[in-house]
Amino acid sequence: MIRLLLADDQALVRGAIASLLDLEDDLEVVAQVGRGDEVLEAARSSRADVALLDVEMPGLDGIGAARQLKVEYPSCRALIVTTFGRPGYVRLALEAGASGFVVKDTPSGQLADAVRRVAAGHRVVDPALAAESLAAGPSPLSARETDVLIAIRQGNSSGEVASQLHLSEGTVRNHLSSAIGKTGARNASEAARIAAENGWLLA
Amino acid sequence: MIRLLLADDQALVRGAIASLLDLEDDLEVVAQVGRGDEVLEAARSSRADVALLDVEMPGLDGIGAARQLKVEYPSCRALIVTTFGRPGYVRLALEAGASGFVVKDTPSGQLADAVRRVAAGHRVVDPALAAESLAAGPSPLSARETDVLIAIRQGNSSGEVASQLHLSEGTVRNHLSSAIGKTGARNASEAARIAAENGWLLA
DNA sequence: ACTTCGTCGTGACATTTGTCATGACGTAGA
DNA sequence: TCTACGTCATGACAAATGTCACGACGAAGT
Repeated sequence: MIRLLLADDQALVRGAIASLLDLEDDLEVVAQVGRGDEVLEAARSSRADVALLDVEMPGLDGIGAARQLKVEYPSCRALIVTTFGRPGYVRLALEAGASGFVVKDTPSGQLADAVRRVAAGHRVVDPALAAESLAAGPSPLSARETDVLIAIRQGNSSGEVASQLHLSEGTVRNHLSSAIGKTGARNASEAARIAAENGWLLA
Repeated sequence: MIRLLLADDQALVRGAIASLLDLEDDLEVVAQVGRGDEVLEAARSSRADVALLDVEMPGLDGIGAARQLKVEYPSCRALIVTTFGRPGYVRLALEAGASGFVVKDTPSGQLADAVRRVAAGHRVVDPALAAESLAAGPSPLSARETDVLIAIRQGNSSGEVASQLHLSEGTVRNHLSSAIGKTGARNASEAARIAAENGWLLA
């Protein structure tokens, strides 16, 4: 019997996936949480074998939760199940020690198989997504450029970003200019959008 | 027996919700589609009683699909089931003739009840969401301001927006300035973000 | 008929944003 | 040690953006 932990901030989706997987004879959902920072404790107390983690969650994102599990409770393997197939997410997830990566676009019948393969110690990654992730390469952005783009994405002006990060306005503009060049964007907000779509803006 | 149609672009979520609702004795999922523009035909050929519609879908959004159903096949009632509780969405959905509005945050056990109430001819709207939607009021943006913000949100510069909409650059800047004032934003991209969060930018 | 509103346009102006050159500092690798 | 890179900063300049005043047209309501 494979013991499962579900982590997704949308209760309805979480419950629905639970009922889907509970149909399988060899799978058993033993814990459900709605926040990333509750994953580790729940995995321990429920002795879960596999954790299905959404990326977007309050408290801690699913990739961070996978990293925690890998370090603190490695007997529970992490399978990322997310809406967005951002190329950067796949890379980050695998670097964080996740065993698999599945997008919510995949047919529902395949999820149980993915869980079984992960439980058996294999890696499961959507082939198309893996190729895209490999082709896209790692984030070209420096740490500061990433910070600045995250702040810009909230709708802040460059002056506001400067005071938030305790930088001069000129420095922010320099980082922005560099990020615009690297992303091939035409202005700051487009650069932030492109970076987000590539999964380069994980806090 | 209540006959259900599911429309959601994420196959995994769609299948999971199907397995959740199929557990109920009086509910039966008779059709599933992944695009908004396939809803009407599927509802007709499957003689569905209730359609569960996601808002974000390719082809046609769920609110547009609800409008189609209301006009072309009114015996099938529409229940919007979406990730985002944007205030404007609730208003638009009800104006389009939808019978209910549920966010994916709600506990999975309540979905079946919502479906039954809709099937019985009642309206179902999350009370907190209904209040928020009423308090927020309708969109203050004119049609053109909305067009401009939609184009801006893609990362276009005001010049590019002008040529896309066949307007002069000055006119675009005027519409933008007006939209910035109405949204309380500090620049164009923040205005676009605020408008989107309020559900004012449905194509 | 009059007013209001949205739409579209122009021109002028201040501010913001993007680019570039330049320099300093620290870290990491060759 | 030398080099490369990221970080932070300044100053100058061009381009884009935001604001304002003004006018014209048509649709809708009084």
